[in-house]
Amino acid sequence: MKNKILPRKFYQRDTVTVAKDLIGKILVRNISGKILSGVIVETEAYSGLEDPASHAYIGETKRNMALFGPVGHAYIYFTYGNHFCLNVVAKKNVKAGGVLIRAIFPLQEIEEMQKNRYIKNLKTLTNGPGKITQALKIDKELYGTDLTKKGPLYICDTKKIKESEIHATPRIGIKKAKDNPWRFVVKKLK
DNA sequence: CTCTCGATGCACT
DNA sequence: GTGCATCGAGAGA
Repeated sequence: MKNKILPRKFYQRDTVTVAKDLIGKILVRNISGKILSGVIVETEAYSGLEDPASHAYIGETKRNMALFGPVGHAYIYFTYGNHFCLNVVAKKNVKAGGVLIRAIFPLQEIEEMQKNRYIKNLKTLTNGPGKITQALKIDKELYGTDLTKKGPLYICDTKKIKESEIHATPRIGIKKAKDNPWRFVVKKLK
């Protein structure tokens, strides 16, 4: 293993900053020894109690309690009847906050991901939050997983991505606070 | 490529 | 009962 796992400190910063810095990092899923991985190419920041679009906005509930817990852990939720979404808890000086991982670019075990998704089209394999969780077999079993330890799910560091490569846009698929440019994507990666 | 729309099940009120 | 941090298929351009 060349790449280092991102330390807890990485997540102990402003949620929006962490969202931007997570672009280009490697998301790793270990399924009983089989390593599925991909580069994170799209994230969104949901900064806790001040953000009306955040799940944490309404206060702590059974569903979102991970967002109020220690940073560097996974917050996974179920939505629209079919889909899980993966977040990383990240915050500083606020009670709750997290980064939604929206898209990755597959690196290892691509065939396994295709099998999990029952499709072959590479373009649509992992380019959405619900698709990532399906391709990597992420579900509520992994709720609260510590992503700073080598386990079933973690995130590795890589070389830095240039600021100019990252594009900030408004977030997608939400009804409130649509205008905050807290979605980050890599301009192109191919 | 774009847009629209139904499926789907769980948490919350 | 309501609403959702979505996806995929299908129609049109």
